[in-house]
Amino acid sequence: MTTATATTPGPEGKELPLRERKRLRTRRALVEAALVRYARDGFEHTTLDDLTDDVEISKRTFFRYFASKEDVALAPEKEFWAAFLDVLREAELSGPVLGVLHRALVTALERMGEEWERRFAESRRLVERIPALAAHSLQHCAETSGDILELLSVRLGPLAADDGGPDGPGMDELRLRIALEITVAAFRCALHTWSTGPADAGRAELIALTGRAFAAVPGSLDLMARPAGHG
Amino acid sequence: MTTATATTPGPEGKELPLRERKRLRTRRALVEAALVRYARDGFEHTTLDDLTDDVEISKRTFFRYFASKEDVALAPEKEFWAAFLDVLREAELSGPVLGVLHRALVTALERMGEEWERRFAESRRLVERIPALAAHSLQHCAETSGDILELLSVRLGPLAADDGGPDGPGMDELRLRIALEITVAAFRCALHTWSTGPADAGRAELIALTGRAFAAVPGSLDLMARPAGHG
DNA sequence: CAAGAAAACGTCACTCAGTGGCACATGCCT
DNA sequence: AGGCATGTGCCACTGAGTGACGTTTTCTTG
Repeated sequence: MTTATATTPGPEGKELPLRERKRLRTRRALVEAALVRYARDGFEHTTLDDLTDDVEISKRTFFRYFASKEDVALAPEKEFWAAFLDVLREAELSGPVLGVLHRALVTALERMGEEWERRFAESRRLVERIPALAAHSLQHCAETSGDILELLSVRLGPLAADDGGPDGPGMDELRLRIALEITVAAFRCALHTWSTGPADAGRAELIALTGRAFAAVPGSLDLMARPAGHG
Repeated sequence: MTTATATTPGPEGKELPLRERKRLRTRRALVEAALVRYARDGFEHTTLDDLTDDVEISKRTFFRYFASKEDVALAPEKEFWAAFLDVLREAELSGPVLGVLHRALVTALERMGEEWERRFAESRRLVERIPALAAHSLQHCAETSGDILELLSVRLGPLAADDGGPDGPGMDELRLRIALEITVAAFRCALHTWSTGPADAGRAELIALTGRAFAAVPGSLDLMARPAGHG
C-alpha cells in the first residue's frame, strides 16, 4: 500500500518508467473525479460506475487502485500521513516530544506539493460532511498513530528510562501515547477550523491554526468550569 | 436517531409495555448473536443471514433495529456514550473541566448494568481486531464528542468569559475542545489496555486504568525525547 | 369484548459495492 | 523479434442495504 517513490536505476531518475506515469495519471484522475463528484452530486448519489465512466476504466480496475469508494477521496490525507511518518523517521528527536511532533507536522505540511493543497482542502471539506468518509479517515488516522507509536518507541524508547519511576512502570509509555493522541487531537482541531472556514485559506493558515491549537493545550488542562470566586 | 433511551429506574422488573419488552428481547438477542458470531466465525465470514437465522427474524427486520452490520456490535458502546451524556446533563459543572469529565466517565461506568459489562468487554475486543468496527466506533465517538461539546458550551459557556483575553478570542472554546479530546484520548488509552489485557478484568480495572491515563496527561506535555544532559 | 388505529414483521424485488477468475492487451527487457 | 511481467476488461457472483406493500400482532377506545 505504501508505495513510495520507485527505485530509479539511474543517478537522478527524473523520468519515471512510462508505465508508472500512466498509472499515476489514472490515479490522479480518479481522485479528481471523486472529489468533484462527491462534492457536486453527493457521496451516496455517486456510483462507482459514474467514477469509472469519467476516467474511462472498468469497475474492476478501480479496485486495483483503491480499496473502497471512500478510500479514493482520502488519498490526499493518506499522502500526508505517509509524509509525516517519513519526516518522523528522519527528524532529530530531541527536546519535548510534543514540540517534536508539532514541528514534524509543520515540516510534513511544507513538504507537500502545490496541487496537493487544493485536493486536501476539498477532501477535508468532504470528510466534515460525510460520515462514511469521516469514519474511514479516523480509522486510517488511528492506524497511522499505531505506526507512529511503534516508530517513536523504537527511536526514543531506549533513551527514556522507564523502569520503576515514581509513578510505576510503563508510565512513560503511557505518556508517549497520550502525547501522540494530543498531537493528533490538536491537528484535527486545526483541520476542523481550517476546512469549515473560508475556502481560500491555504496551508499557511493551517500551520497557524495548528500552532494555535498546540498553544491551547497547556491551558486546557487548567480550564475551569466555574471561575474561582463564583457560587 | 438515539431514541432508545431505555431508562431502568430502580428495580429491573418494571412492567414495560409488552410490545417494548419483546422488542428489547429481540434487540438483545441480536447483539448477543453478533458478538458470539463475530468473535467465533469472524466478522467478514458472518453474513446477515447467519444473524437473522439465529434470532429467527427477517433480514428486513434487522435493519429496523440496527443501521448496519457493524452497528449491532457497537451497541454496548453506544449505550455507554448515551449514559455519559446523561451524566453530563445532570452533573454539577464546577472545578477543572478535565476533572469534571473524568468524574463523569467514572460515574457513567458505574451506572451501567451488570450484563452490560460483559458485552462491552467483548465488543471492545472485537473493535481492537476488526478495522471496520474500529472505524464505526471512532466515527460514533467523534459524533458524540460533537454533542458533548455543544452541551458543555451551553452549560458552561456563559460562565467562561472568552471575549478578548490575553490569547485572543475563541481561545477558551479551543481549550474546551482540546480538553474534551484529551478526555476521550485518555479513555481510549485505558480501553485499549483494558481490552488487550486479561479477559477477567472488570470495570473496576477499567476505572483504575482511566485514572492512570488521566494521571499521565500532565506529564505527557513535558515528556522529553532525550533526557537532559545526554549527548 | 369487538373493532379499528398503530406499530411491527415478512416477502419480494431491486441497487450497488466489492471479489474471483480468466482472457486479452500493453509496456518492459534482452 | 521474442518472452515476461504487469495492467486491464469482461463476466458472473456474493452480500449489504433499501423501498414497497401486504399481513400479523399489540395497543387503545367505545
